[in-house]
Amino acid sequence: MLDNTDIKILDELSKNSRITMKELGEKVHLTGPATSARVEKLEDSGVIEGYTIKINQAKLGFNIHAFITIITQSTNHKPYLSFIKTQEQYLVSNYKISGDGCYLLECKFPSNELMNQFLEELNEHANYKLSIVINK
Amino acid sequence: MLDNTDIKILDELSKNSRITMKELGEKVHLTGPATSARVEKLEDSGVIEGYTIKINQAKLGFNIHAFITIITQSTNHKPYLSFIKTQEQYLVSNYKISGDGCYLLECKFPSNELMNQFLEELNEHANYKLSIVINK
DNA sequence: CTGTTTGACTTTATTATTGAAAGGAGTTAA
DNA sequence: TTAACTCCTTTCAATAATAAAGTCAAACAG
Repeated sequence: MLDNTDIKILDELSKNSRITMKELGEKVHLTGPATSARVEKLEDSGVIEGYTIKINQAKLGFNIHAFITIITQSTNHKPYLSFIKTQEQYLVSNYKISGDGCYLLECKFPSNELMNQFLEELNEHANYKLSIVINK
Repeated sequence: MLDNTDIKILDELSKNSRITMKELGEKVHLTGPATSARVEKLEDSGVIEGYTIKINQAKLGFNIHAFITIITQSTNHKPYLSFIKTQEQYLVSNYKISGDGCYLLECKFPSNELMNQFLEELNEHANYKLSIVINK
């Protein structure tokens, strides 16, 4: 399905998705159009889901990076799920997990105050365990 | 520091980082060169850390998405840290955290067998708690 | 009040890239 | 052998990026 050239293309696009097809072609020993055709195939097959940027969230003021394990008491998760939908400004991701807890939230907060407020509102719907990221 | 136009630029680039500067300019009501200058400023200031792609890892065979909380018994973390450096093919991220555990690992595995093997080797250096992602 | 500087933008013109079309080489199957 | 297919290259027209010059308004010093 994917050969070494495709893997190399994915690798290079991961490092710099704004590279020109011509330049990417040079890295994988193909011409621009050939490279472009391969990239289009990777898009169509769904291997490449999209092109995006890495944003330094700390520079936008979101300095606190937290993982929150959610334990819902109730069997009805809807109140919890609709609550987190209202908190998209903080949420990076919400994962349903097996193991310890029901969900794992990855969040970024600009201050302890706003995190505290979030946690208080969260507590109306579920219990949680908080882990703060110190370093990556 | 950042005005609404910059925020809009970041938003559009997050959705599609391969958009042309001309097209991006139309979305924020600027010309191509003006947009390009703003993007360059965002790069220089470090707000934009890089351009990348979203890869569907499941299509590459990495179907198992796991979060692993690490609890090291020993105060010397070096053996653990050098072990995970050898496992980069599975590791998405390693976070040092406060709270429950010392580290949080985010990993992707192609099979239960390989995950099991990873966990057995991991267990030589640290205890862990495993959470498997069921849905995002 | 006037003149200067600065920053952010537009316009213009050159250069580079993209994308479409045509064609070649190698592989497979009837 | 021939036809169909895939994957690539070459060519060229359309488009975008980039550099340079010019415009405009705000801030500020004399």
